[in-house]
Amino acid sequence: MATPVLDLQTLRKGCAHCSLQQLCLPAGIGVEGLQQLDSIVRRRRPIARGETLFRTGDDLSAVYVARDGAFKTISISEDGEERVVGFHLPGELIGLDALGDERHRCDAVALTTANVCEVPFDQLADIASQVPGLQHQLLRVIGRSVGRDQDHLDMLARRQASERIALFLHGLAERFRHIGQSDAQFKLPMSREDIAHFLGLALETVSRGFTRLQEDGVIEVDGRRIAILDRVELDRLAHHPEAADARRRVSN
Amino acid sequence: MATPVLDLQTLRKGCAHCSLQQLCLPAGIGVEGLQQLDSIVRRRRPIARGETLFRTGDDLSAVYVARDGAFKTISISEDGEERVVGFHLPGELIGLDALGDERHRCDAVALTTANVCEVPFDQLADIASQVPGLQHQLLRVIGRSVGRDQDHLDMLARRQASERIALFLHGLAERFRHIGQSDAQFKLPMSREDIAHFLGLALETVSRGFTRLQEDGVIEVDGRRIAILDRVELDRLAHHPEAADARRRVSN
DNA sequence: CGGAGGTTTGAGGCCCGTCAACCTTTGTGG
DNA sequence: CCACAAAGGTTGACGGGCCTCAAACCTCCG
Repeated sequence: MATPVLDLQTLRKGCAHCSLQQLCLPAGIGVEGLQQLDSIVRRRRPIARGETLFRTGDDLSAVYVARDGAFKTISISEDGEERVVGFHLPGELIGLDALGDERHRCDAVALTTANVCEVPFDQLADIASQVPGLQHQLLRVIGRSVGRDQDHLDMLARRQASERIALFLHGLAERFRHIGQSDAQFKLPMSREDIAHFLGLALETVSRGFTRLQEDGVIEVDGRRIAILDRVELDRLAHHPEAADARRRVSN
Repeated sequence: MATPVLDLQTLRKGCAHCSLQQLCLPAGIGVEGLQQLDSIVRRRRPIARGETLFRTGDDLSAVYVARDGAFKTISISEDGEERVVGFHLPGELIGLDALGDERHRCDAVALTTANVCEVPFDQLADIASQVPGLQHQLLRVIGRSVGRDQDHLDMLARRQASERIALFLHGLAERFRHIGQSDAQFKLPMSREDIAHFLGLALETVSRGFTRLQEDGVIEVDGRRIAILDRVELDRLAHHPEAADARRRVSN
């Protein structure tokens, strides 16, 4: 009940005024399609850090897009271990995990306070079959999500922790750039533990990996603030592990 | 040019006579929708082992479904390492990796000789927006593919090789059962090396893992022939790693 | 028979997971 | 203002699991 005025402003603003319009579902659809889409989108009040959009087992009722903030989707294995299935930045669809059997297979948790648009799925599918461009764009957005999953697979299939970490930072920077934020310095929305559960590593290994990258002059680390100092070297570490960092030779 | 007669028979048979009908795109659509779908599906002559359906960088022109046989999708990293993005059994859509930017991001390679249906994507999208059930089923099939990717992520995030291997066999057996084949004994369509590249392990580790499972009486291994002897124990190894196999206690 | 591809097994070394201690920051309450 | 606790992060020591390298075996096929 803190800021009703802000809420009203948010409610008034539709997709047409949203800065993410070209990355999100409205991209490439006409004016009348936009109005139809707009009419079903529910703009929620701010979500607090730690709150969930849905939980494992919930019916697929809607998909979600953050306008700001960040989310993680997690699954808890039977032995109680948390695995991070994905991180979700603004403009990236959340909830597609339930497309297969109409039940969510993970929890979606806010990493920061965040504003999200909620799109009732049945109505979205209805409109998609009427508006020519929307079905196409829906498939594209789903496809980008599939692409991020494959990037994730690619990270996890690497055997060296340093490669996974370099690839993680590289991919995250690219996603920040994609939504118009700096890819040279940013604040990580997630903890070291979240990153570890995302990369299949121990959190200490993640911390050591960051420290090592800083020692090598590739990045600068200050808690969750990251600055990328040497993008070329970061790329090489991510993609060409055999080419050891020349800077390191002196100390070997 | 080996078996033109068989080809003609295959061409004559449409989705309506296909044993995979209920798992594939036609599930839940009406007769007239089925005819529309049928009219765009191209049934290819058999694909030989090692042949590709598409390669990285190719435009998205069609999606594919195997009627029999098996495929792998792979990506070659810049340092020349092959990673297996996914294995594809009959009824599972191949080619969704290109949904994001209309370019394939991996190669699809036949693991065995196989028969596939080729579905031109633009036409599929067209018909999907006309036939009410087809769009829904397309999203379901895409969703199941996303679900398999998440199962894959779940395997790769496990730190113990034995867990990944148990989970791999468990999941594969489930998929065989789903398409009406035995889940108690089956022939692996892929090599140890393929499995290693799928699980992010060295191939020797995969081989040792199989041997160990056999020593423990969980499975029987004969090259690529696998028989699951103790399903309960396999599940426990896959999901409850802390509960060490009681059979092993005697030798420890 | 010989060669290639696939699989298994052995030996050794290193990376990373585990356990632990310590530090900083944040928030709570006396 | 300080005491205290909790959460997040860093660093160190140590041991084990897995990767690497290597060799042997098998089946298949020309």
